[in-house]
Amino acid sequence: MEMHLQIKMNDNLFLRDPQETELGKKLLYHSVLLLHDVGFENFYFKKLAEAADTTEAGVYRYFENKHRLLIYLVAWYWNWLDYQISYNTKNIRMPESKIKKIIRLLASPVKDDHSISYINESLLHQIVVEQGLKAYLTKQVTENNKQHLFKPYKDLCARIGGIMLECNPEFKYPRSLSSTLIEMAHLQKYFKDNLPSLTDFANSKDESNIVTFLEDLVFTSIKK
Amino acid sequence: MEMHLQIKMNDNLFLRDPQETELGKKLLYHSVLLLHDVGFENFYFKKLAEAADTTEAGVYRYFENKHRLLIYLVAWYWNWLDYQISYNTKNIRMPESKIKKIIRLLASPVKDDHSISYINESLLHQIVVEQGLKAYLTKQVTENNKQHLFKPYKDLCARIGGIMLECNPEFKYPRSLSSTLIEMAHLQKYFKDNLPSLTDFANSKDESNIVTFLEDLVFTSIKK
DNA sequence: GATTTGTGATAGTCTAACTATCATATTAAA
DNA sequence: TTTAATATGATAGTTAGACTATCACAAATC
Repeated sequence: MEMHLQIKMNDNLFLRDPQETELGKKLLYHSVLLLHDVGFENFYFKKLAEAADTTEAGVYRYFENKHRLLIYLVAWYWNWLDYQISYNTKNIRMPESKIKKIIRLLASPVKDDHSISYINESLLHQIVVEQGLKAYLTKQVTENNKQHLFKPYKDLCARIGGIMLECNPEFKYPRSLSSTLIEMAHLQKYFKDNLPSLTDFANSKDESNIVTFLEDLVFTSIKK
Repeated sequence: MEMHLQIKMNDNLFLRDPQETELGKKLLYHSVLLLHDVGFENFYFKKLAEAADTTEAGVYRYFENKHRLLIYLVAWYWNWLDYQISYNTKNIRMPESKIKKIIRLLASPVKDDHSISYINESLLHQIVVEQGLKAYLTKQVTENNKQHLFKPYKDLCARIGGIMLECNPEFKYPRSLSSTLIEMAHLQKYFKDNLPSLTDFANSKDESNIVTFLEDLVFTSIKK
């Protein structure tokens, strides 16, 4: 019996469920490639249609507009990462070790998970680093939030916050420190690659320094 | 003798210097109002032209496009804040107290500085909180950076990093902690107002909790 | 066999982004 | 005082991305 791992997505994110059809999966696949390649501002449904060998109207049957598609991909990523975290920390007892593992998952380059063929997780990770914030930083954020489009991010934040409280039940800022950790894992990586003087990692090759920085930041705060 | 305080801006940010002419100042003034009102995505040069009572072509004589204008305003804000910081910390000896002052300036609502009539600093602060990151998170970031468009941000980051080193010369991450502080002062405020479950400040009225959170974050890290 | 569903193909509207040109008023230089 | 440069207004026009509408057809489903 073949297993089909599929991430359950909020209905409001699409007009027609892209995970249900061949064309839909092809659209997701090429969305990731194209977004990664040209960036959100230069990403057009016409280009996507060409890449996926369909028509513009074909794309509009799945997604209302390109911003919704971005939110979809970002939400998909957070769902996927949440699963990766729960899978990779299942057998870890100490909450401190769990957090270390999470920091690594957040800040390190993603190893592709070939169980889902229509999403390149490694490229999607880079998309989230580079443009993920554009999913939230808009005037429609409240409206979108009411439709629960950001639930995967909030769930992840709550989960990590819960583990922080396991480390220290007295800690007063589990949610804020979690969102700080998540955003900074991405921003420090982005700065390191693009605006290195905003970091202390200008000359380092990999992300290990970012991991150390984040570990220091998180553990000194929790244990104060 | 009348004093004209003017912030020196990088030439690459504009086609014609808006601080030099009446129309230019009017454009800056209405850019801030309009951007704050409708957000970057719904901000068009045609709307701006109407607001400033000129034509679309008139706007294009000053700014290459709306993204450059956003970068201009964000850069202007960092320059202005840098001046505010240097002014407000001039008579403070202890580096710890300086940092506390800086955190307050970063995270608190801005009091309008009426010395410059064509920029509403309070609204501009909100624009930077809500859309400032869009100035950097683009595919042209490297190109823009080569033109030194982000220098004010980098200078501010270096200045705060320097004060952190005064607190503890052994501290290893002055730049990264500075950019973390700056970005988080803004993001925690944005989350508090728009996605409160990403913070621990859902029910607080003002920014005092954010200030306390940031102080804890920064000082426990520096002094470890 | 009838109906629903997914797709292709084509056509067309609307409007933001951007360029070009000419006239004119003001200011600065010669 | 004439000449030249500068800033603005007014108008017109191109391009292309965002989005809608319609019809035909194949496959799956009832």
